[in-house]
Amino acid sequence: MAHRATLTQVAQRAGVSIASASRALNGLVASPATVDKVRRAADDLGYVPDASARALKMGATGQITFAVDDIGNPVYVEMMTGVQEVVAASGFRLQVTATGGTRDVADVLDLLRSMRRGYADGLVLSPLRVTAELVAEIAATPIPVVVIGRLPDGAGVDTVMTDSARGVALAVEHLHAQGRRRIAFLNGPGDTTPGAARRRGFDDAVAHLDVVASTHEAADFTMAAGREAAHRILTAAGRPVDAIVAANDLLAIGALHAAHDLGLDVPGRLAVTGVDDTSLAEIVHPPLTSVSLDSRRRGQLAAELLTRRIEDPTRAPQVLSVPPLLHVRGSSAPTPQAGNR
Amino acid sequence: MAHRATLTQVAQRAGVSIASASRALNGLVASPATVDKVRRAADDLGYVPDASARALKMGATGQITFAVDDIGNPVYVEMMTGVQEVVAASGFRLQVTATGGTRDVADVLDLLRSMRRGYADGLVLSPLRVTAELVAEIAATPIPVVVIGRLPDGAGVDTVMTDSARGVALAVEHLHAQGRRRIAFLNGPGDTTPGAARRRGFDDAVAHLDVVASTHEAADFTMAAGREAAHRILTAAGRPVDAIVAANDLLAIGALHAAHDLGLDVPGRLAVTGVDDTSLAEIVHPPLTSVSLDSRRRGQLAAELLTRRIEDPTRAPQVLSVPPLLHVRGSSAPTPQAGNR
DNA sequence: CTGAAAGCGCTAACAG
DNA sequence: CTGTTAGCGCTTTCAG
Repeated sequence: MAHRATLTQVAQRAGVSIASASRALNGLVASPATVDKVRRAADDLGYVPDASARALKMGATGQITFAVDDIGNPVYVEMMTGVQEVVAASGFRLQVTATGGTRDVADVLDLLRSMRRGYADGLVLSPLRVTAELVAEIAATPIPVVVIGRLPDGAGVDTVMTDSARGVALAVEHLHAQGRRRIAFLNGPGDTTPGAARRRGFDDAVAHLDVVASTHEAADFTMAAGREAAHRILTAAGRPVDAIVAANDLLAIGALHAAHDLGLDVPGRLAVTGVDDTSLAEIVHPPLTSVSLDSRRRGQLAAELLTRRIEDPTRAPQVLSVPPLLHVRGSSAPTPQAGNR
Repeated sequence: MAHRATLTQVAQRAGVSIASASRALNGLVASPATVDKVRRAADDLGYVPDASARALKMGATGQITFAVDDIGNPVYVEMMTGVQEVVAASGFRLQVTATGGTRDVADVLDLLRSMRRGYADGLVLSPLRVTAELVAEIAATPIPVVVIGRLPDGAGVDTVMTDSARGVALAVEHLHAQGRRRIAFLNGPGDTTPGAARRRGFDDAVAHLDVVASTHEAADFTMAAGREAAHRILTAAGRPVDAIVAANDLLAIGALHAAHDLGLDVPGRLAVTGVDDTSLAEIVHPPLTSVSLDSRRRGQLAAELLTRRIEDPTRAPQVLSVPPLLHVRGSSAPTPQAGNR
């Protein structure tokens, strides 16, 4: 810990007015001699401009906030990477806030309200649940907000979405092509935005396919919840399923564990697919087939929308979309030695 | 996006002076009637105090920064959880900054310099590499800094450490007790603080044990680097190793993959252990034996040191330590069917 | 090119 | 209990 020098002290030491010192340091009009004196004084004193004072004066903080629900999910880490790349290039600092207490929607609302205090010049938000209250709160936020996810039509907010319904459909069609005919959908909470979209994708996909389909909900989008729900799916009475389509990688990995617990060979007896294509897909065994929603790209796009809107607050809100892409890996191989075990 | 009301406007609407408005809102002396009027006016206007103005006036931001090198590593996510718990309870907001560009030390130095601008009231830092420059920069930082890691003696900085050398020794002793006698140490970069400490732990442990030991360095503390280095270890000429002690979980999982690539049964032919006991340890198969360094606890302790120092900047610097704890899982089971395959 | 002065929004003496 | 006033550190007119 050390002390902080103020511009006044720098000016004094340089023997110029505080205004000249400011100009010299900011590269505005100033004679070379002044610039030199001031620079030297600033160096000597270890002067660094105060962020609060500057923010107060300028009405801008130079910071951008990225708010995530569950920082333990690699999806958000990837998004953050994308956001950071763009944001840093535009000269902003990125700060990350985890909203993910247990209070969920309430936490996000609190965050939005606190953003009104002017901590940052812009906000990237990826909410799990979208309520009317949330949309209203976004509208009432005095700084630009970009949402990664899906908002009601006409919300008038810059948005980056992805067609996760189509993504789930890709997984289903792939499994069908591999000969799977008894497919279970392992969803997270259906009242979340991704939960609803993915369910829709599953329903649509199985509607015009000759498969026996069922849908199940885990308590949340975590591995533990997925494992538990998958246990129920795999031990249910009747003919066993030969594929589980999970709504995200964490749930899928839970399913992989449940299969292992029950001695079911994957992919021999059961195929499993995830969504998000996180780094976890490659660390499990067998490697997980997963639908990439390109989180990093979504982060980049969101940050671009945000910086553009900060520059020009009047531009029309824009909605961008990133297409899903299926990555086939070992967990859904075409039943190599069918009926094994 | 909406507009922001100022205290002056609230005071005007309530028909009182700006000072009274401030007092009423902050719960200082004010007549009930005034409080009521001001509250109502503030609500009507959607008034929220401006963070920059308040920070400038008070000389404090109410924010705490947690700086991490690699936000993709679950260790830091857990630390963050711990920090957040304590920091929120003390009424601070937490902001996370990822320093982990490719420039490493330089990034951390930049961050420290930028902290001088007064973005936050305190900083929790977990640096991978500690240089004299870093220590100097910490000393020059005008806000309290707490380091999670290890600093040179007498650095005079609040620190939370863990005995990771002892942690590695625990792993080695465990493997020895299981009958493993040819043990390879899979380290990350040896010039990092954890790298150096863990290596020391390994060397000390094997010194008084009847084992054949070897040490290897991966390019960094990632799974990919671990896999690559483990490949080399496992395909080297001479008698094969029967255990790999990895310096963290990511490296250990890389080793697990390498073993799988080579068709080596774990734990039958090869035992593998990690360090950090992250959530990944339980998602891989076989589950990974790992030494817990209780990242969350370290985060909590660091945050406690920090809030205490913010309250009382004069207190003597303190060094806290969290003991390592071995979690035995499937990856190091006692050679169940020795000499299989 | 430079200095004096105003003021961003807020809190905290200080008088009344 | 309340209003007036002085700044926190900085940028930016506005005159010189």
